[in-house]
Amino acid sequence: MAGDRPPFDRIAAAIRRERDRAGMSLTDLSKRSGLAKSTLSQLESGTGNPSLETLWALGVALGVPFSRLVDPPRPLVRLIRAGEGEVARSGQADYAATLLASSPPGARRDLYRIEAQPGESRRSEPHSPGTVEHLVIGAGRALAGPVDEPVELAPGDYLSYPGDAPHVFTALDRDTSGVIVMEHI
Amino acid sequence: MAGDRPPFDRIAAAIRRERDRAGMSLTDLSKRSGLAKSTLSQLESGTGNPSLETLWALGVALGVPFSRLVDPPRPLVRLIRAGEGEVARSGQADYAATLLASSPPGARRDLYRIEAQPGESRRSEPHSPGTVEHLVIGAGRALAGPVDEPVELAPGDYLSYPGDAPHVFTALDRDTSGVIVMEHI
DNA sequence: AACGAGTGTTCGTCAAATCGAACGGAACGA
DNA sequence: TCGTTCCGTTCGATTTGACGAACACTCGTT
Repeated sequence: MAGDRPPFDRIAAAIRRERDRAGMSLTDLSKRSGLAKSTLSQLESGTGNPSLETLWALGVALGVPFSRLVDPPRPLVRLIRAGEGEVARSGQADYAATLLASSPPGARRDLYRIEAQPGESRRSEPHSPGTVEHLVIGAGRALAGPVDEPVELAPGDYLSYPGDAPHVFTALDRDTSGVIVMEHI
Repeated sequence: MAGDRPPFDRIAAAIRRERDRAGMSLTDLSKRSGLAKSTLSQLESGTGNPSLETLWALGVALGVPFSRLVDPPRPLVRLIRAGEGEVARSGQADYAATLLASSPPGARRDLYRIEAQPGESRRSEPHSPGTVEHLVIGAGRALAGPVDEPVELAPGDYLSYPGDAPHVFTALDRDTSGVIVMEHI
């Protein structure tokens, strides 16, 4: 699952990093956030177990969304050519999904490229609760969405739907392709 | 910016929601998380200001990534047809970006469809720190990425790069299209 | 050197978050 | 009806996070 001990060190580093970036001193940040200088010092040293109120005040003062302080950092430029990447073929239908970007542990969002041919539907059972899928059609046409109310999509169309309920993807044209963003929340 | 007071109520609701979903009683959750039943009761009633350690233990016990407890919930099925949606045209180049999915307040990830014609480059100044862009080409070819090391992309290619540094998008073919996921972290 | 203004750290005090046990109710069987 | 067992809440005791003043330190300036 997710790491099972609070990421004190990571938070410590994040605070210092963001504070440096903003060019603030502990005194500045103290005034701006309303927190005691001593508290900040302790947090940056990895000592301490901040309350939600404290963490939130920090996020506001540093001008970063709260989760930026607790979530892990990430890599940089990455390129996957059209043929490359891990491909998951469907037994059910002529359907290939390539994982392009998967969230690091403490996941968030996976990005898939899909290539499909007309024929059987590709039916997906629910993913973990809270998942939302975003689909953009690049070429061809497809019938996609929740099993009980799928939508016909043409190139350029965008559809989002709950990923934690059964849903389908059916290509209507040859070489139908698109992008799916799977949002794990 | 982001709301400037900690979302106690939202957390309270989230805890109860997740606990219900898992079919656990306060007693169960107490044992599993190592937190006192009383503490949980207070948190679910919106009273209290949990420490990071407490929140983290909750996330682990409930089996949800930490941020799921503090971040706002989200909508359901949404469809934007090829012609629809807010379009931001670039003055610099023949370039149109359509916002498909924007994160609710406390943002995370925006999804754009892009349509571009060859000509001037579309150069983007850095977005907020921590932003990462993911680009998938649907049709045509493009030269994109960080200004100092752009990459030539063909249909199906995927590229991710820091959005908080200057970057470019230049269409090489007519009617080049693709999808950009902008990840705000 | 002696000063002032800045840095980040250390320490005693107080408020408050957490704990654990006791509590009142609801559901079910003997 | 009583006993059992679960539920979630309340309350006093204890731990501990946040505060703020005092601290040691580094720079420039006089």
